Order: sequence, then C-alpha cells, then structure tokens
Amino acid sequence: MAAVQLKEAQDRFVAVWGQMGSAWGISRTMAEVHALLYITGEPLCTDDIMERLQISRGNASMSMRALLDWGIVERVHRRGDRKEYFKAEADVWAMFRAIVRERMKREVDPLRAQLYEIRDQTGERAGREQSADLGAHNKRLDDLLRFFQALEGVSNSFVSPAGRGLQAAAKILGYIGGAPGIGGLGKESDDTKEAG
Amino acid sequence: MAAVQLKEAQDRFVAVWGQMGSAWGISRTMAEVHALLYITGEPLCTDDIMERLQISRGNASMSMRALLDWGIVERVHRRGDRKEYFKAEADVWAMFRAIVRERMKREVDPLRAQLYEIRDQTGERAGREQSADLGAHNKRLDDLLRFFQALEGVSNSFVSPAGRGLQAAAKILGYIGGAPGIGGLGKESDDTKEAG
DNA sequence: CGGAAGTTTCAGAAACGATTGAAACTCGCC
DNA sequence: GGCGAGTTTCAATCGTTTCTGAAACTTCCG
Repeated sequence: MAAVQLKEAQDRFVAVWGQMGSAWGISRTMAEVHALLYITGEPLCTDDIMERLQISRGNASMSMRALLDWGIVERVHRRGDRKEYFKAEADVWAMFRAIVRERMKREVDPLRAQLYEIRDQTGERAGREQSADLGAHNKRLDDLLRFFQALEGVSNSFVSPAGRGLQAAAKILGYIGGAPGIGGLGKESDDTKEAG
Repeated sequence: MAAVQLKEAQDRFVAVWGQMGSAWGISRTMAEVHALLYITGEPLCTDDIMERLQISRGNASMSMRALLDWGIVERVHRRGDRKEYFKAEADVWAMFRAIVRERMKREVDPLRAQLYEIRDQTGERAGREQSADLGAHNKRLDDLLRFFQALEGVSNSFVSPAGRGLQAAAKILGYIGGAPGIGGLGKESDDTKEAG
C-alpha cells in the first residue's frame, strides 16, 4: 500500500539527511527535523515532530528554534488552533542561500576578523626591517586572507537579493565541468514555490 | 624579541584554525596540525608536532595520515636523516581545491547516490498513476537532486586540472558582489609556489 | 640475523556535545 | 486573577568522538 511506501521513503530521507548534517557540523537531530519538514512538505507541530522522530520535547523545541534562526523554516499559524506549526523552505536554492549566508556570517566572517588581528600582530612597523621568517609568515597570512576575501565575494553574489547570479553561473559551469543532465529527471521545474 | 612574537602569532593561528576545523566537521587536532605546518611553512617531523602541540604520538601520527589522505600535506625526506618530515601545501587555492575534491567524493557523492535510491523507491512504475502526495514527494527529491547535480558541476570545474576556472570567476564575482580590495594587503602575489 | 630508529595500531580513558525531562515561563481567555 | 494549553530553559545524563600510551610492527643498517 502506497502510504507505507511513502513513509518508508521519508524515514530513509530523514536518516540520510541527518547523517549528512553531522558530517558538516550540524547537530544530527536538527538536520533530521529539517529533513522531515522538507520531505513531508506540510506544516507540522512540535508534537508531530516528537512523535515521528522519537525525540524529547526540549530537543524538538531547541531544534526548531535553531532552524528558525537559520531562516530555513518558518512559523505557520492555523486559524482556530493555538498550536504553532512549522514549515520548511520549499525552494532548494533559497534554502542553500540561507545556509551559505548564515555560515558565512557565523563562521567565516569572525575567522577573517581573527586572521586580520593575527596579521596585525606581526605587521610591518612603518618602514622597519623585518626578518625573512616574519616576511614569509605574513605572506602566508595574506594569501589566506585574499582567499577568504574572494570567497566572501562569491558568497555575496550568491546570497544577495539579486543573487540568482551564481545559480545561473552554476548552471553554466555545471555544463562545462560535468555531465550534461540527470538521466530521467526530466525538465527543470519552475514552480519552486509550490507550498507558498 | 621577534622570535617570540612570531611564535605567539603562530600559536594563535593554530588555535583559530583548529576552532574553524571543528565547526566544519574536521577534528580539531587535525586542523591544528595542518595549521602548524601551513603557518611555519617548513617541514616538521612527528616529534616536532607532538612537542609544539602537546599531543600524543598516536594522535600526531593519525592526524598526519589523515592530512596525507586529504592531499594537503606531503612527505619530505631529508638526506642523511631517517625521519619523515611533513610539509603543507603552500598554495591556498590548491589546498582548497583538494578539500573540495575530497569532501565531494566522500560526502556529497554518496549522498547523491542515496537520494537516487530513495527516489527510485517511489519512482513511477511505468505509466501507473500515483497519488498527489507521492508526486509531490518525488518532486521534492528531484529538486534536491538537481541542486546537487549543479553543485557537482561547479565543483568539477573548480577542482579539475584546468580548474583555474572558478578561481577566475571568483575574482570577477568577488568584485561584483563585494568590496573591491583588502585595504593594506597590496598586490596580488603570483608566487604561490614559494616552497616548491 | 639482531638491534636501533621510527611509525602505526588499538583498547581503554577522557572530553565533549547532544539529549532528556521536569520545572518555569508565557499567553490568551473566562 | 487564575487556569489551561503550549513553549522554553537548563541541570543532569548519556553517547560519541577524540586522545593517549603502550605494544606491535616495519625498515634500515652493521
């Protein structure tokens, strides 16, 4: 019977997505909650999630809050129902833009700031000579800083409001660099806002 | 005295880099070992690393092996010395290409494979009708698969031998999307191969 | 072949992050 | 204000991952 088959596929997706999450420094549960919301497509409440994922209320609540902070899940209210429901961003590209934006903000930007500080710590004191060692050290830091600057640039043009840029670039680069199509997946879908 | 200042800056870099590593799912020590090799620029042996990082021999050995597997550190032999020395890839872009290549291979490719399987599990049985729910489920999986296909494409063109492509693109996109230069860092350096 | 120098492995210990569950809190309503 | 439905917080616990240290192994040399 089809409902069972669907549920199994969903569970499998949840497991896979959760595993991926933990490989990328995201708590497994948080990724699982997101997976569940994404794959079911419909708004779920805390109790739905607790039951389906067999996790505690506290954990479900924390994970939901985190997902809201990341901007890839939103609150939904139903008239005549006091409970809050949650629904995942349905547009995959919007979702990854949000993730990139957040990780840059939380991890890469502070890292850059720290690297600057370290660089300053051994910076040239106006015109004073420095040892070859210090020079090489500074050059290595500068190389890294330049790389992160480039990364920041790429990320901005992906993330920004008009940020369809990289999406287009990805398509082009995708065809240059890789296989020209997923066999059997058929046409591009434009209706990414299906559940909006 | 300059040597102390340098050592402090190095230590700080090691700490920062290690912290970043753990945020991205890499063991802290492994990132620290890499940081140390990168920032000192010279080949170090296991004992050097043990002492400087205050870690056990076993841990140092494991971390070194992992870094070799990732292809961002290489063995160096010194004539008349039986010990093995290790040296980090000095070209930042080459380093990140290696990282992207490995993470795609280890994490994204298997993920894609699993998503395909899940998709097959609920695929259209030749011409048979399916419920709206199943259709929507399949569409969501397809969206994800298409995204990862695009990602694969971008990554390939970044990683491939002629993979300077994205590096150039990054530069262009960087200027479109972000601030046009790091104040005080001066000219682009072309001598990324400093340590051969 | 025996031994010294160096490297790798691995079982157990320690450290760390995730998870629970119950108490505290908030909010809307009577 | 007091109640009930729902949500959040947090100290304690649990589970995983990482790290250690000692033993096993490998390699080179006389």
